Amino acid sequence: MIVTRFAPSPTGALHVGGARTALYAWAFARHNNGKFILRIEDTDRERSDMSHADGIVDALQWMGLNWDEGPIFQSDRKEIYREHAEKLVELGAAYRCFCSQERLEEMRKEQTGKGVPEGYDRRCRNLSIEEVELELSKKTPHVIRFKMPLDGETIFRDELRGTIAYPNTQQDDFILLKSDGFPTYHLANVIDDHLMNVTHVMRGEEWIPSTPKHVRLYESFGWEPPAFVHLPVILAPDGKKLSKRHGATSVQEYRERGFLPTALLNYLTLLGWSPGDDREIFSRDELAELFSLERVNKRSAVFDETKLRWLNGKYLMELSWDRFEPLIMPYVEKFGLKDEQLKDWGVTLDKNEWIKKTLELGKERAETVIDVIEKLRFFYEEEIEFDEESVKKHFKGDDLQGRIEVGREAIQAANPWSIEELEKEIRGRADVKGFKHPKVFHPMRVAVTGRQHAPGLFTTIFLIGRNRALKRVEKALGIIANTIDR
RNA sequence: GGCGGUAUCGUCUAACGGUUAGGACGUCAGAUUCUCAAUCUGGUAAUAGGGGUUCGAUUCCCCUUACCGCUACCA
Repeated sequence: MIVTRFAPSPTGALHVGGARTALYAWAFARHNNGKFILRIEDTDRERSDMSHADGIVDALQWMGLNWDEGPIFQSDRKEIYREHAEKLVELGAAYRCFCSQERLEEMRKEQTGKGVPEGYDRRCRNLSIEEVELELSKKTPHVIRFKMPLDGETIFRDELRGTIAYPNTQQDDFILLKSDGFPTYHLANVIDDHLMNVTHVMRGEEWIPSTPKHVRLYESFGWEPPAFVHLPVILAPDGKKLSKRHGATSVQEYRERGFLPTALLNYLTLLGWSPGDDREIFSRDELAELFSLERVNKRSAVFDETKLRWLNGKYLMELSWDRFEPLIMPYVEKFGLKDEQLKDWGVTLDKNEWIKKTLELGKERAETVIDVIEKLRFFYEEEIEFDEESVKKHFKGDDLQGRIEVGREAIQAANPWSIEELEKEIRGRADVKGFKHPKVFHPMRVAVTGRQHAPGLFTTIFLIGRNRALKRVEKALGIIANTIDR
């Protein structure tokens, strides 16, 4: 059975790069009817934070990446790692190192000064039994280091890149067990992947250089190493590693900014994998069905928010009201609308119905959930502000006041208050006065919404409500009169 | 510096030795339309450079260049 895992360390929010790694590991497991494990690698006591672990779990759930086992916390398994490290010492594959942090620092300083390659100088590698006993009896803090072969090379196969070889001289005697008794990534990762029967280690390509360490560890334990799949990283538009200064980097942030999990997941899917044909839109299940390692790219991809926005807009448009409502209502509630208020505005619809109608107009036009509200503020606010550019563009030309008055009269006359009546009245009155329709529509739109871009004029006026629409038109006429006086 | 990885339009990618190098986002025109959005049509734009191998290289090999990663008692 295929077994994959996602093994984040809880030192921050779930990064989109991590999310993609998780997505591919998930998809690979699902495609093969395998198992997907979530393991939290919290062996760094300094930097690990439970709230981050919660956030990561949350973000994965939000994206719908369900796991079959976990979350497993490595901090709960401390004893397992210690035992294994001790076993390697007994086997002669590892040794205790009593070098202090200070000595290591000094050593490193000397190495950089001389320009020689950095790395542990293996001083404790050949300590006699007596020397070890002595330090142990003095309770000198110590770590357990792995004995890397002093020559030769370590070769492994990466499923994406083929054979990769590293000279062993390149690897130093890395630490397995820290002096606080916690394992390093290398130790814990190898032990867990073996104990959990992980068949495919899928992780970021930054792990390529330490894979020889892991291969040697498997060998020392007498274990069969898993298949390694090193996924390329995700870059910012400037080609650098995606970081805070490039804007949003975490799944949580995209969620807060109004992106849909379906869209983010779809976008991340495309960032490094393709189905082979021209399809670009995938649901989670379709991805699980189609995903294969052969079609994963080796090249690091740039995260392009423009395309994500496009995808999000597409998903948003197709989102049913039932699913959209809970996402958008928190924003709507901030306006604290009251039934009487709507009545005062001249809105003839029931509040819930009215909200739904307005939001659906926005949903078709927006790219993110937050955009929806931004595009519709004039429906929810008592007063509007007139956008300068829009005013400049449309509050001009011959008989501007006359054209707007046509609109005002139509609003007053429409009976019953309906979209159809409004259209009939406005068009009819414009014809009588000999105004070309757009010459009336455009300034009217600015007058009632404050903007040059909005949903269809008649629908918009209808939803704004007769009273509020009239008030806005009066205000616009006032502004125009004022401008002309000057 | 050492070691390793990667290299097709601005971006994401397709083409598993033979294509007018395809698609998508973006962008630019145009159609439609009361604006926006949506939709449709058309245009724009790429094989990093140099050597091989081959009848033939985007594709295979080598070198150069560029970019990225690793070089912690971090993962």
